[in-house]
Amino acid sequence: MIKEFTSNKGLTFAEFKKHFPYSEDVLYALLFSRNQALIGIRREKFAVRNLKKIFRATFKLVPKIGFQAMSLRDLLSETGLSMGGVYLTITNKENIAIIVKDAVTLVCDDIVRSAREEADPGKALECLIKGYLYASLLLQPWFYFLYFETRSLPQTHQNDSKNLERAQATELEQLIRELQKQPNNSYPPEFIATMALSMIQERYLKPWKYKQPAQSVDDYADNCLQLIHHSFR
Amino acid sequence: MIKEFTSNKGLTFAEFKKHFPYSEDVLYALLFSRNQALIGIRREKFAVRNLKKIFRATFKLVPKIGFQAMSLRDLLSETGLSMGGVYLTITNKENIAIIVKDAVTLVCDDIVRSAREEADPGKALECLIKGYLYASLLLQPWFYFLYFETRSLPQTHQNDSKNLERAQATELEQLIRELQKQPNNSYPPEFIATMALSMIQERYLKPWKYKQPAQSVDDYADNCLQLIHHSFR
DNA sequence: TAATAAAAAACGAACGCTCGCTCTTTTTTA
DNA sequence: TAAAAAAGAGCGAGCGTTCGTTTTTTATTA
Repeated sequence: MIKEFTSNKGLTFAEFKKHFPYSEDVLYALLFSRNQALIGIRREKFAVRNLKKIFRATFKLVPKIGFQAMSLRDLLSETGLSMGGVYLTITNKENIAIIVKDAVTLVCDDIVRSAREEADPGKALECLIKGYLYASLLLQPWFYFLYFETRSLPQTHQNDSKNLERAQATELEQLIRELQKQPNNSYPPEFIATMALSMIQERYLKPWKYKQPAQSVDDYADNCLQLIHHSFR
Repeated sequence: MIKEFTSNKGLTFAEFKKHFPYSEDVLYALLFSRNQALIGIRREKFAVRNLKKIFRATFKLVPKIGFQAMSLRDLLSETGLSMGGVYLTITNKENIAIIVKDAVTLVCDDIVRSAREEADPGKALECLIKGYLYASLLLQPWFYFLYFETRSLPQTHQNDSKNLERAQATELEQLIRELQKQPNNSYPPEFIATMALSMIQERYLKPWKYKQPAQSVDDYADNCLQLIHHSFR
C-alpha cells in the first residue's frame, strides 16, 4: 500500500495534488494487481495500456448516454481496440463497473486511514473533508460513474458501494460529535455530516457547474469547513 | 392550472401534504392533457388507469436496475398489461422519461410561483425550500427518476432538465442575496444556495437513508433553514 | 546476436438471444 | 354497431459474447 498523503494541515488543492499518489498509470497498475480475476491479460504493461484506453473511453461515453446504453461497439470505435482485445482485458462488460467500484474503494479507504492518524479531531475533520473533496475531483470520472451506475452493478457490489458511502458518513459524524461542545444546543451530528458529504458530492456530480476556476475549490473547501465550525456555536 | 398551495408560514410536512394538489389521479389526468402528442389513448379514464400502472411499475423497477436495463417485457409482467396496451398508452419507451420530466417541471414551476407571491424574502425562502423539499418527497420516485435518468432523455429534454435545476438554484440565490445584510462578510450566496439545493436532493436521492420517521423531515427542514439564517451572521 | 520456438495478445466474423416496436385480430366500451 | 382499447405473435436490428485464427512479444538457443 502507498504511504499516506493528507497529513498536512491548511492543505490546498495544489499541494494535495502534488502528493496525490494515484496518478493514472499507478492507479491502473494497482487495479491490475487487485483484480487479476477479472482481467484476462497477464502482462502489466499491456493491461495498463488497454485499461487506460477502455476507462478513458467509458468516462467519455457514459456521462452522455449511460453505461447500459454504451455498447461494446461504441467502446471499440472510441478506443480503437478490437472486440478480442477488449474482452481479453475485461472479460465482460460489467467488470468495467466492478473495477471502478474497486478504484473508488481503494482511494476512500486511504483517505479514512490518513484522517485516523490525526490525533486532533479538528485536524482529522479537515483531513477527511479535504481529502475526499480533492481526491474525488482528481478522480472525478470514477466517483461520478460509481454514483450514477451503482444500479448497473451486481447486488453484492451494489451493497459495497452503499456501504462505502455509509462509512464516510459515519466517520464524519463521529468527528463532528466530538467537536460539538454542548451537543444539546447544536445541530444533530448526522445532519452536519450529511451536509458535508452532500456538498462534496455536489462537486463531482455536477462538473458542468464548476468548470474551472480551479483555485475556487480551495474556497469551496474553506466555506464548507467554516460552515461546519460555525454550526458548533 | 391549479391554485397555489404553499403560501402558509411555519409550514409542516403534514399540513403541506394536506393541501398538496397533485394526488396520483390528478397528476395523471394533468399529464394526460399536457402530453396528448405522446399518448395514444383518447379517453382520459383509460389513459389514467394505464399511466398509473406503467409509472408505478417503472418506479419499482428503475431504482433497482436502471431505465435502460428495464425492458418492455419487464414492464409487461409488472403491469399486467399487454404490449399493445402499453404502446397505445405511451407510444414509445423514451416517452416514459419525457413525461416524468414534464411532471417534475409542472410541480417545480408551481413551487417557484408560490414563493414569488411572498413579499417578505424570508418567507419566500422558507416557502421555496419547504415547497421543494416536501414536494420532492411526496413525489420522490419522479424526482429520483429525473435525476438519475436525465441521460436517457433526448438532448432537448436533457437541457430542459438541467435548466430546471439551474432555475431553482438561481431563485434561491436571489433570495439569499437579499437576506444577507453585509454581503462582504458572509458566504457567497451561490454557495449557500448550492448547499440548500443539495440538502433537498439528498433526501429524495437516498430514500434508503430516510425511511421514515416521517416527522423527521420537519426537523430536517428546520435545520436547513436555521443553518442558512445562521450563515447570514 | 541472430534464428527460432513458445506464449501472449489482438483480431473480427459469427452466434444466439433479447430488445423496442408493429400490426392484425379480438374484445370492450358507449 | 361503430369506435376505441387490448391482445400478443412476429420482425429486424443490435446486443454481449465466443472462438478459430493471425500477429506481436518474449524466451530460448546457437
